[in-house]
Amino acid sequence: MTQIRLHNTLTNRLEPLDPVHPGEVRIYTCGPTVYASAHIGNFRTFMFQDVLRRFLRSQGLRVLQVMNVTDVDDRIIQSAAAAGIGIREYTDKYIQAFLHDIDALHIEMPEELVRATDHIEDMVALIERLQEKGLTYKSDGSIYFRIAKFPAYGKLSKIDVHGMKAGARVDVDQYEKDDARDFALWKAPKPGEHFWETRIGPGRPGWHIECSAMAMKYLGDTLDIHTGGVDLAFPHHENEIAQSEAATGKQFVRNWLHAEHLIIEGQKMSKSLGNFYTLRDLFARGHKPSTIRFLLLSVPYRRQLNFTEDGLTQARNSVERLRNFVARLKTSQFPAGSNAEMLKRIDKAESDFDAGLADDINTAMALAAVFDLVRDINTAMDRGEFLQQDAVRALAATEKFDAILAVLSDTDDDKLANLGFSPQKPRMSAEEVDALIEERNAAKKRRDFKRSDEIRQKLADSGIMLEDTKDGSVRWKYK
RNA sequence: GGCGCGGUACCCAAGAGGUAAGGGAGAGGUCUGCAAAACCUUUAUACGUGGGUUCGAUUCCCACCCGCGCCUCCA
Repeated sequence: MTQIRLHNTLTNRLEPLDPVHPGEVRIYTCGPTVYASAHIGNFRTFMFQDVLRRFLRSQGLRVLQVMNVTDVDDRIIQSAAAAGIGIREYTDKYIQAFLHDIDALHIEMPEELVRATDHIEDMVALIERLQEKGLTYKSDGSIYFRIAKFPAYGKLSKIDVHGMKAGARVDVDQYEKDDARDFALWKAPKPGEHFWETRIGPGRPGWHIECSAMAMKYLGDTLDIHTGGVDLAFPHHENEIAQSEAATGKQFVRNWLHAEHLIIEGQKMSKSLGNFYTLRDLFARGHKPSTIRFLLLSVPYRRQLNFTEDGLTQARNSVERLRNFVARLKTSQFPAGSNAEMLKRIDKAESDFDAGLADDINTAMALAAVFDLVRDINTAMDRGEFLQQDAVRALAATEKFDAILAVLSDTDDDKLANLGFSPQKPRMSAEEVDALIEERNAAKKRRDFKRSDEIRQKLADSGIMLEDTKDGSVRWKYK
């Protein structure tokens, strides 16, 4: 098996993956806050962890991944109140929307998708542990973590904690804290606010505690990998470390992986610029799920991704090339036999693909291995040097690639239909298409090219592209 | 100011101490009745700038410039 190396934010180095439980990788992923539809930037991060888990599994490792859904925070409480409904009801619909979105992008479901509000008891228990150790204090009914008691604070983000202590930019009016760096574990309820009655008093959890509580509940005290966007490294992940390690005395996470952000047409994504796209916005503009998936995964996760209209076009064309290749493999007739050179060539592509991903999930490198193979096989096919057994082997390789890329088989229309988007062009049945192709073949035979071109145009108007092949058969596809 | 990421051809982007993967786009060509697909050729003599180390750097070191992120419950 290829040695997998991943960049650890904690050490700023590439480190070999070394699971606590051999053969199984336990991952915690910071999931969505469900107060609105997720935007394309969120999906950049989720796409990364999807490629990561798919790759690990392709390497024969078991994956146990937990993703949280933050279904309680200030924005949710406010929005739900404004809508006049409970937070549970309010967040339900956004969770559903999120599930549809990740399905559209072929992002696999984690083994556990957990809601914060289902784990209040776990959080309370964790806060109690911290209280017993004397690491907390109460102020106005809220409970804070005392950072001064955790000397390692700042080890993840390398943040200058002394600089922060001045606290000039910290909102000191809202809560009474002993130290500006301290953070809330439990927040006292404000009048009219949703709250839980618990052993540690009435209130609701702070932002960070849910991740520590749920991660350790499902994955144990020490997890192999924790993923999230770069913005979460501080303060969120830093605080998770403080809470968790202070409670257990053990290392919380071995390897922290942070995905870089996505920018839109060279600009930071922001509501004021109006470039805050949801998946539905993009689908409504005619972009396909596979196009978006390819674009998101084609740029290695630690590199800022510039999400542009031009990039979408390029991604669509790249996917098209790959799909044309697979279609040719599947539908062409090859001479019997196998070509030892070709088989070796395919082996090499597979190992290059794995080597790329094993190198900190370098998707650009992995894709290069795929495209290299595509060109070489196309060339061999053109020359008639590509044989039946080579095709069988090549098809197996494409399946292997697609177990991670998940863009090769065309499920775009189905996925769009699931979200209520109907195809732009009326669909012609396969029978109708075949009948027209037959008619066109007859016209071609009698060299009635006017008629044959008419038929081709008619099909094109229905979004169907024809490809005449050397052996006389006609391949078609939806454009 | 602190911490971090990045600046490679028209666009996206990999890479490593020995002189530049891959994709998209453009141009020319092969094949084809025409298309489409595919293939071939072609598009980086300063890989942000200036120094240094070295036989040799774009790849290592230093400084600087530019873009971006975080340092405010934003993936």
